[in-house]
Amino acid sequence: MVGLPDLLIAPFHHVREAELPEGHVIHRLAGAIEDAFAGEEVTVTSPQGRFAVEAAHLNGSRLRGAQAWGKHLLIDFAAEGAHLVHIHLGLIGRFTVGPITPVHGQVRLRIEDAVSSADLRGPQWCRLLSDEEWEAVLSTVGSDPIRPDADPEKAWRAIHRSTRAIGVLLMDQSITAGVGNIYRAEVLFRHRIDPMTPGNRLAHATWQAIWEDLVVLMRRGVATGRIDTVRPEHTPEAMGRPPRLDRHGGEVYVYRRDGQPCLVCGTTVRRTNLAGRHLFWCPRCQRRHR
DNA sequence: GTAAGATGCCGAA
DNA sequence: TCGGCCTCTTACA
Repeated sequence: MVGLPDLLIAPFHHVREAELPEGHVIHRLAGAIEDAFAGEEVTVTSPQGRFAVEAAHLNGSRLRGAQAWGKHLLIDFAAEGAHLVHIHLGLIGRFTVGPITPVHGQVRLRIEDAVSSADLRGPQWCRLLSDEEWEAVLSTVGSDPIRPDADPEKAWRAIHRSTRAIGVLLMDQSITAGVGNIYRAEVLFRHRIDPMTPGNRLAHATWQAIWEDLVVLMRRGVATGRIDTVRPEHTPEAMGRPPRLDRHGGEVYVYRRDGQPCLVCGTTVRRTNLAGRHLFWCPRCQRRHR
């Protein structure tokens, strides 16, 4: 493992920016929830009403902690019976943590104390689970490059025996957890891998390099709250080009850059649909099959 | 394997 | 005002 910065202790107290729900966002949220509420008795409500019974069960109990596994967020309350709130933001869910604000919009879940409030809107899932139910969910979650306890060899075994494309396998949350459409496209570009390469054609050393890169990139995302994947020589400053201005923010090689010239070779970046998602890649740079 | 649907928000019209 | 989306599930070929 090369030069892993110690980023998991970054300050998170306020997480308010519109963030992209890939794994790094969920880890940031877990950190923000812990910074704001861990160890405290909190008020739990469901202003929108769709989590009202569960919120009432938790209201006034102590928030023990929050953790992320891939794109899953788990908040642990010291309450009787089912006491784990399992949240998945899906595509459009938003969770904001910061100083107390008035409730606005469809707030499914609000956690608050005297100074902070956390509001969850539009989640794919927000449900109350027992320990056993959570264990069942966790058993389906793959290796998360952000977690220190992740096992990249477990992911490798699934990749190595699969004929599916590596561009699909990286997005399979039961194999690599937390990798989304941006990290998928970018890590394959950085290693010059053809996204259509079957998993069983990939060399073990290539997988190890991809994994170590995901660890670095995704932990950087946890620290900064954005996805930046370009190497120093390809930054806007180094290349004298304008910075990316869309709401995705970070500097990337291929994600949503279809029709524009590749930052490395100038070839037009392409887009296609792979397993129902847009895949972006440079057909010249990405020819490796091992 | 492909398509539609869920939900909040942004930015293109 | 409306389409697309950084995700995932369900239904069907």
